[in-house]
Amino acid sequence: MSKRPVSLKTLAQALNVSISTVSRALRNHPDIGPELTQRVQQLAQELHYSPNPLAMGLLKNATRIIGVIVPALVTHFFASIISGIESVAIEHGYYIVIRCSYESFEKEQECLANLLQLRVEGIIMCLSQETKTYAHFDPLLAAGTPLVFFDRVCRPAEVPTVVVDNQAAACRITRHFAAQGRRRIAHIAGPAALNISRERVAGYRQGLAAEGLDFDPQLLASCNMSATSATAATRQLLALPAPPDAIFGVNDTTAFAAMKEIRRQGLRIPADVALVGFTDEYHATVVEPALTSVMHPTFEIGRTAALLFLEQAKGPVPPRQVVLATQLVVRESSGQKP
Amino acid sequence: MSKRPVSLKTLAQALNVSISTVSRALRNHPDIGPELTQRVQQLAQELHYSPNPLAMGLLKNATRIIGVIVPALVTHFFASIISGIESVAIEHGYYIVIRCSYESFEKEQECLANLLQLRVEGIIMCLSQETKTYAHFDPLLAAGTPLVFFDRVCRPAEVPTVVVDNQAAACRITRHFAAQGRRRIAHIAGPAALNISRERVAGYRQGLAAEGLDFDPQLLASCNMSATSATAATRQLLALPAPPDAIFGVNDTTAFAAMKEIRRQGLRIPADVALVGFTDEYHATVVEPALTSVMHPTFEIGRTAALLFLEQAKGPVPPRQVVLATQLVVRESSGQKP
DNA sequence: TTTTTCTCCGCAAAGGTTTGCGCAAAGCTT
DNA sequence: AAGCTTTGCGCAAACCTTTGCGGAGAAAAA
Repeated sequence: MSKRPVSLKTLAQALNVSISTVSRALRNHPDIGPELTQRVQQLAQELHYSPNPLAMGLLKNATRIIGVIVPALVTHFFASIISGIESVAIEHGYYIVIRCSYESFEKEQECLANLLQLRVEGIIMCLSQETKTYAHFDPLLAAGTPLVFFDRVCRPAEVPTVVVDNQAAACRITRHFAAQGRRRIAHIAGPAALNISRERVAGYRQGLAAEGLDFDPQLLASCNMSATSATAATRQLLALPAPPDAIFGVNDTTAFAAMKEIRRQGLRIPADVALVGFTDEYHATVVEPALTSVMHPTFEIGRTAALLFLEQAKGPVPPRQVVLATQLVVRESSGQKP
Repeated sequence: MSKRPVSLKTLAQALNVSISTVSRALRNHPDIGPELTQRVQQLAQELHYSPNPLAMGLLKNATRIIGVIVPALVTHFFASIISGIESVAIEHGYYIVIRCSYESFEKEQECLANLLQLRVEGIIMCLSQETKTYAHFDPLLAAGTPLVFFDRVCRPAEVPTVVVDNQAAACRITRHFAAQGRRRIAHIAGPAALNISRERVAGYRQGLAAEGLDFDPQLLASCNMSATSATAATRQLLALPAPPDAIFGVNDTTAFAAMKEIRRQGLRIPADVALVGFTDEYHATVVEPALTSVMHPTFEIGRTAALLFLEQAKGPVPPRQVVLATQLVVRESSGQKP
């Protein structure tokens, strides 16, 4: 389509020397005389020569492209993580190609295959909600292709991961509720296949135990992390004979949905029901009442994942499991029980 | 680093035929006998052969990669647009590489140069806030490299663009305010270099005129679209001897900041000051009161931009200017004046 | 039987880059 | 002056793919 860009050949012909000489001159090879080196470099400047990454890729078997697969793009959480990945990638001369699995197992496999066809040097990804089997990563592992999981992970013995301290955070939330005088603390959990769901439930129960509160299965609702299913879960909780006086959602989307439903039923937050989210989407601060939430170091998660990729890309190293700390940001939605 | 993937050579050696024969067999060339064709294709299947895009790229001078530059990633608006671009790209066998200009002119140029080095087939982008000169696009135009602008645009005579009906929408907002009994309608505008800012101001003034209201320069504040500068602008407006009874922000971030500041000053929304945003970030529905805003067809903007790229990529065609319709979503924040 | 026509496949070049090796001319040593 | 080491550059292969052309063998025609 468009004209071919200037190549070594272009320069070589213009200067009446061989391609290899030009190549060497540009890399300041001692074999090339200083005068010629100078001339070559100057012409390269003038003609805005830049090495063809396709040719280099072919030669070195390295595209300098990282494939990134996220379950969703249009969320503060993933966008921010991608931003973190991008920043590290750029610093190290890598590009990132993003693909979205839309929380579908099938699409996740498609994306994976698709990116491998592109010959990405590795994959950084977050599992889809539907992903319950992990055999589709076998080929990568076998081929030694760098792979990094973040947030939702699997096969930690083989694949480096970066996650947050989900259980500790959930425990902290539960105890925070208790400290505010809440006794019937509910949790809207996510899909059980996801480590984040399981860990947060574990933290929830740990927190209950630490506060001497009994675990009531009725207070453990679950959803698929969509707003509608979270609304349904909230409705179910509020319809209980003994409804909860505190709810924490598996993420902020869930909490927002719960907030709407609670208000729709004419209940007050936090007077009647305290509420806490997870993931700290940007707008947690803007809702009324402001939402107490667990702040994820999203940008840092992205950066760390990218750094783990770089580690793997250098050579096979044992997979590291990085756990990043979260922070419970207390706002109005989890105020003292009157 | 990792082992080389299976190539035509691998297949050729395994089957003891030449590389060209394998290549032809895979593409069902009539020159190759049916029996051999069958054997080649079967082995290719078994070994999961897929053509090397680098080699193809070199040969065809086409990487099938689209470069995308956005001023920011971590917003509903841009994330959703990127999602739209990605969906079309995938459908047509393209990949997208995303770069972020962070609203900086300098970084915008870096990203551009960086993506061109990667030999992307074209660029889809949104101008940074700082971008006031447009000469850095000359090389692309000269080389015939496909280029598409969305939302914030320039050089519309030469470059295809996809924008929304900013002026009409701003006019609609202003008249909506008037219909709710507002008389002192303020606007917090964005940087004047941006078409979106100028068009929205024009719509604002058009709306005032249509309603027989005088334009008061004091009611036209401006900001750089950041929350802090929007807060300052709001403070300035509210400090006026005759403060506004309605404000519309150039986007939702601005409106959210205004909302906080208005409440901080003890004023009620919409009783004292009505408020309208622009861009309809997801959380507009979740704030209290829910924010009236102009809904952008973000996903569609992305899809359209990608389609315009495909048009250009096919061959040089005159640049089209696509204008997408927005929708004013009336919620509580712009209720009737008491 | 000889010539012609197919059928089926391989050679080689091109695209851009790096790099081991070879080779000529110049400078150096005795 | 003859042999030696440098110095400075080009050749060619490799990475992977497509494709025009040529060529060997077999089948068909004369």
